[in-house]
Amino acid sequence: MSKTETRLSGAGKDPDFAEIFAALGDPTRLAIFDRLSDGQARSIAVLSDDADMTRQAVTKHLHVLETAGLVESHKVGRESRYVFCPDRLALARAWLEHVAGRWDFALMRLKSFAEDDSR
Amino acid sequence: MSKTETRLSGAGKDPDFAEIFAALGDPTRLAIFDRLSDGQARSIAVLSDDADMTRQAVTKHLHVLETAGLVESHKVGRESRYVFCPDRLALARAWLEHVAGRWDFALMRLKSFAEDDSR
DNA sequence: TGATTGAGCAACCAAAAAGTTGCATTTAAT
DNA sequence: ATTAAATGCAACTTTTTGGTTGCTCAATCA
Repeated sequence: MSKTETRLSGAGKDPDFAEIFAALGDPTRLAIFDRLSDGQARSIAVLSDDADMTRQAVTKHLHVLETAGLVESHKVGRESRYVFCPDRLALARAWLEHVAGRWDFALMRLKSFAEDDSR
Repeated sequence: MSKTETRLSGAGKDPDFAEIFAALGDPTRLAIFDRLSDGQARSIAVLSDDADMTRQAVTKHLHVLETAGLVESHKVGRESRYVFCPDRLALARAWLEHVAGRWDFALMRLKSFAEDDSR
């Protein structure tokens, strides 16, 4: 396989789509993920500012996002910064595209069948 | 607004993306949804055949998918058939594209800044 | 008619998730 | 040296979730 590991087999576990969607399936996490999508790294304290819950709760959400591979963290000084991570997101997108594509194909076949029928 | 209600405001609640992703965030539901993406309507009994759980459990999963707007059900005879529903899926896709697009934009800006810097 | 099949409903159960509090630890600022 | 800020960790509580069993009801089929 090429050096740029398109398939995530190199990441250890096979792409667990359900885990990715589950990580996005919470309003708080979705908001955090959306906020991080501008590429800026942010500390837990900053990310906890506008959330109406404890810093520890936000920390847990960040852990969920991180184990799902949607964000990454690195410590700088005394604070740990979280950054957007696009790889798994691309996987999720690909899966949705695949499903939507299958639906479109089915619809197309149905349509051509109907035309066939009316001929 | 046009007759073909592109925005889901007509569906009552505003598009709850977290709910959509949460519905997809379970392997069983993901498998069911994937299976239904061929456009074929299937009864609960049929969908329960290859699942290693009770029919009632599958029913619950179908309810979750339905309240998220990912599938629709209609009764025919004594059985209720579930069909794929592409609208919310399109919403989810759009959201992911939006986030990915923002990331790409940020990356691009960062790159041009770096080029600027080395000049 | 009588048996069977597909499904709905309610109660119940165990495990996971979401969130909290309290305390310890490390890093930075004064 | 002290203090304050940012976080990590563990225990605990409350909801939610995923799943089960038992019973009932409606629609077929023999």
